[in-house]
Amino acid sequence: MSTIVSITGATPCAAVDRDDAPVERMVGNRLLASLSPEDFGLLAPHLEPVSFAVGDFITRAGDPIESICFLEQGIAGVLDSLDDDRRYAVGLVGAEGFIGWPLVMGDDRSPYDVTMRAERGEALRMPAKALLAAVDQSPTLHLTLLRFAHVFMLQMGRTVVSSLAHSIERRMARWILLYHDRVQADEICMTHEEFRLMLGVRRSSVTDALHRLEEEHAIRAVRAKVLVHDRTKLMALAGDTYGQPEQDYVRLLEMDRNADDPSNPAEFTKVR
Amino acid sequence: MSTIVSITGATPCAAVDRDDAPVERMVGNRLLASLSPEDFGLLAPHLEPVSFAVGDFITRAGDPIESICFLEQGIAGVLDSLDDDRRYAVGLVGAEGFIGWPLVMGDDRSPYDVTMRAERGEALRMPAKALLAAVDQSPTLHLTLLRFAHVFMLQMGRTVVSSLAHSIERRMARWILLYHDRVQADEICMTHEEFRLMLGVRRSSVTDALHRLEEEHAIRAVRAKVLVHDRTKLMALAGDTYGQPEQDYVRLLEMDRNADDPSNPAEFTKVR
DNA sequence: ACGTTGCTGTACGGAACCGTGCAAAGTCCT
DNA sequence: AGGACTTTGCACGGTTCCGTACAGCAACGT
Repeated sequence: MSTIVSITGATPCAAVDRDDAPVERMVGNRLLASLSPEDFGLLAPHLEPVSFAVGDFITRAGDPIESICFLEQGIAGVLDSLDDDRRYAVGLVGAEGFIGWPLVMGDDRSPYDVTMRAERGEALRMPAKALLAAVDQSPTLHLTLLRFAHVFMLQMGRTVVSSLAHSIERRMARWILLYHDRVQADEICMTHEEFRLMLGVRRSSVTDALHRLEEEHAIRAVRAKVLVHDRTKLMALAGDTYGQPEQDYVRLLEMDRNADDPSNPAEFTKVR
Repeated sequence: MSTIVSITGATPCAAVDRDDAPVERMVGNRLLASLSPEDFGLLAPHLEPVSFAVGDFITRAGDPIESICFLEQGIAGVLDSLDDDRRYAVGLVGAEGFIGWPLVMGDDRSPYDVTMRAERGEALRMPAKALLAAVDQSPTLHLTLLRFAHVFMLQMGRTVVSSLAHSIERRMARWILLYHDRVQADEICMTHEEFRLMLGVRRSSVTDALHRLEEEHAIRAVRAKVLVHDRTKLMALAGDTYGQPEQDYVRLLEMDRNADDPSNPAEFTKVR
């Protein structure tokens, strides 16, 4: 089907060789990988590899969006901040999406802080203007990007419900799953203090909740890390606020891709 | 500027006379009213007035979206439901938007239950297919609809933060303001039981919170109703989770409209 | 007038979670 | 090895909010 885009979730390569004729390209970002050769061709000339360290800001709330980022490796936290210094996570984005979706929805400013939350953050960045020109040219490209924005919106909706209805332990299980979906390893690098932000609770509540998840043998908590041990158990503990958006992602963005490629077991299809 | 669309928030008229030449039209929906004559012309032939009673479902979670609704009068609650019977509000939509935005974001199913929450619900409905054809033809129309979806997303983001960081009293003040923005009167028809759903708390917590708001003379609570008394005080009580999305709505959707029309004081410009 | 139904006020003990403070343990630097 | 720093474990009382239950009150039909 797509000969110039090969999906290699395991060993993505951030570098895009621009001067070449369209040969085999390695793209870790699943949104880019799902594009047709034509749509990918519209973006490719403008994509430029960048790296981020933990805590680096990818965008800042209120700033004009000057570029967008397709993550190749790593995971970004999307944070809304109150007038005081407190910030709360409204979602997570990894290689399944991109940063800067307000642009394709008619806004030119970023409503949220977006920060890198993994050790090695690799991304393909392109200027906002080039993106706008590209989506102007290709409705199918626009649609693909919109579909990601929509799924992210669904994730936010479940975050609302989760925070209204569920205990800290349950919500924690959900965030661990969201995180786990977006990293290659079973190792989640995050301190209790960082979890605190996502859940909007105090630090020691995180400690307690992690202990309870550990008692259930769902995870193993070590210093500054959580090791995912039993995904199935985590999903049972997370309950009904995990799963739906992930299924929708697969439904919307991978419906017309050849599903018989055994080299990419499509992370999100783990669900259910 | 736009002669065939007059903005008459006070006395909107649901009926659209299709057989006419483009004469003066009365449209209560602010999204429709903000469209250029050309874009409005693309939709007008398909718009059909419909009425809803309190509790009527406009869409149901999981169902395919067969039509979209531009509310003219009334207010709709957007509810996400858990596997059990409990449902929680993730947002409110009134005459400032439309129901069925997943359609313009590449989805064909409704993720949420949307139900009428006001006595008289009037809307202009059009078939999904006609809408898709129209946005295909007009990128500016598509953009306007996307901008509403984006602002709704911002509202959801603040709902997350609000439910993580704020007390019931504060969150209640926020919902009352959101509701008040979208109805013409200072009278909000809602029982404590209905508030309960939006906040995800038990019914008697609603009673208590309303009493506290009443003590502050921000509102007056009577049977099955809340009378908004002091909007400024409500905004102070709601804190920093109210205001930003409303400002963004004005910024994004009314930036290029003539702001000097004194007949329509643009509800959302009350903010700040 | 009367019962029925739906909405609101209030009370009770209990659970979840908070803010705080502090000690133990791990990590890193020199 | 020793000191500085970060991360984690834990305990305290206090607050918010929960589930539940019940009684008063308004609206409505007959």
